[in-house]
Amino acid sequence: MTTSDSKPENDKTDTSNPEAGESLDFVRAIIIEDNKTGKFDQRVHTRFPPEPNGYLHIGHAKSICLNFGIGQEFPGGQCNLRFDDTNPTKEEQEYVESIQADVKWLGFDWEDRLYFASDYFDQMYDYAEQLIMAGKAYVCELNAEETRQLRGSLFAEGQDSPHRNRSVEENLDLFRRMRAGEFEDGSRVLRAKIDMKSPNLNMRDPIMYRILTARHHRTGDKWCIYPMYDWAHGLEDSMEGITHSICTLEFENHRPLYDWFLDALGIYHPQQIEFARLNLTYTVMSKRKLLQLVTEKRVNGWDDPRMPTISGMRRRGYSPQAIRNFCKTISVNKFNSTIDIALLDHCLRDDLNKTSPRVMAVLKPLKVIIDNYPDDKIDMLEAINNPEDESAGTRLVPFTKEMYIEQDDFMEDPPKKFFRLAPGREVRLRYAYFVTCTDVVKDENGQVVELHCTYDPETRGGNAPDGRKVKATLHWVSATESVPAEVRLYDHLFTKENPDDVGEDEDFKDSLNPDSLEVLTGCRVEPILKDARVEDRVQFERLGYFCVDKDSTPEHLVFNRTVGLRDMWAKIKKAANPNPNPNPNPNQKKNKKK
RNA sequence: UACCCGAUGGUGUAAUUGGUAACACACAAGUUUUUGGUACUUGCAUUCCAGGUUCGAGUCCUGGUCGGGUAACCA
Repeated sequence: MTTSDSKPENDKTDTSNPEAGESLDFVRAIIIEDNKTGKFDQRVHTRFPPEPNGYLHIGHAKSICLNFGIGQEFPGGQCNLRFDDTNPTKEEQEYVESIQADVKWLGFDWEDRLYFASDYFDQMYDYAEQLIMAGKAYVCELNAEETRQLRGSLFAEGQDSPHRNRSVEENLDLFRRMRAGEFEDGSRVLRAKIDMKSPNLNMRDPIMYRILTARHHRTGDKWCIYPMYDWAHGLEDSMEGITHSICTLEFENHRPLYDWFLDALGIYHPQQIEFARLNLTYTVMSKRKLLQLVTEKRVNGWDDPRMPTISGMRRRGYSPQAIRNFCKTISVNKFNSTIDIALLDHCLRDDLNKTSPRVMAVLKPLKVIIDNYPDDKIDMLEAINNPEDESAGTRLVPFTKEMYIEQDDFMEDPPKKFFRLAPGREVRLRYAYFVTCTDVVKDENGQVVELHCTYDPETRGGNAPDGRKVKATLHWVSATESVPAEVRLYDHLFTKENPDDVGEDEDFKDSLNPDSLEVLTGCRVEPILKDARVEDRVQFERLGYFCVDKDSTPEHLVFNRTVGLRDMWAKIKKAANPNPNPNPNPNQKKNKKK
């Protein structure tokens, strides 16, 4: 079994030298240009700055791979992990821990550079006083509503606050008293004095500090004023000596403000660069919406295998390598795009195919009795663990008189293109024998409940000495030697390609897929799986990639289907019979009361 | 009625200083096969539009069109 990746894997095998050719994304191109001109003295220092208010998702992985990737690719490059914890009302320690675990699991290392915005609160406060003394910030007593009014709109200029022209002394006094806790929440803010008529709303005297009587997860009750993002973020970057501050596109309009604060203070000035966030088909990617799915129990927690969270994907069976490869493939750009989830599946299969040991499991068992096989004989047959990796070796699989095969692998009245078992037909049981179906046993409802077969002892291992061929090879499991298991099958969480595309009275949750989870009990797996550990990944031959769920115990094995194998037969079936039973979703939508 | 950003196949990413539009996914067809897996082969776009500069434009210029972002005391 593959080792679970609970430890950080710092393989730098997939890193290339960005200065040595290949095609570059625009961010790396900028960095190389800056190194040429010596803008940052050849330093390359990035940071990944999550707010600890939720779990990381695949969109964050894109940012993590970008920032940490740059940190390890460039000579002397570094990347910090920094928690942007400036809003105590939303942030929690649980998230701080999960985020660190996820970044590590993805295979990245911040070494000793773990930082918190809250560690800089004192310095930020001093900078704020500096700005006040320079006449570039003032205390404003307008309430939130009034502030909004005077800010104007996209089409209308803003108007100056009546408190805009206080003296430096008065501002300093008021600001110090804000810090001292003399004022009520929301009664005053510190604002930068820029330009209420700027076409960029962010420049209309943005708020730097608000009064918030809230206990911070790290600073406790030390502060009752907290810095706003725009004020804080550039300072954090500056204090850490960041060279390239990479963020998402929606901060493009904030860059003039980022620059303004740093210039007004006259301190070290990193370069902000914006890139497009990731969108995936059949997926929602906002922390707010994911949180909603969790709190409303639409899924079973942040690490539900259907969630696009890193922890959900880990539990589902994704490998860090697959996610890194995916991020490399999608690259980074400045325009919005939606990636086909099939590309993620492909990157997943591509990695899992090379790394996952094969093993046989029967999800929907159909009993097969080999009539001419000795009653109590257990034949141990050699099976290849991974045809893609010779070093994975072989194992022995028990073969007995009573077997199980997959229900889907037998048809009493097969169509032309069905190659698998049927009455009178001979097929191969993988690594075992050729068997021929001689009899079909049905229950009172006409359901096939049992098959009788004969085997050819000459075909042990799976080859006929006379050279005869069979059209199909089936996976199987001994009825008596296999072990029971539960298997959870997953499908897209949403039925709509873009769940965010909703009409007036709709909600993104309307397109939640009612069949996104299917639990199969009574599955049977090879006995070797008794020793499997949580997060171990395997391929169930002919079915897909599976991993051991955290709910699994030696007495009750539980597997998650990470992703199915590509399935030609499913396509052929679909082509022959496009709509066997009408899609339940449209009907269900009609019946939906709203 | 503003400001900022963007536009290359169905999808996503490429294309040295302007010089044959490349790769991957998806889809389709085929070869190999003890996984209807993997691997391999083949097919699939004149680069949003209109002008212009040039021997030559996806790349440069002008004007449109379309898409995204921005009016939390969130980040």
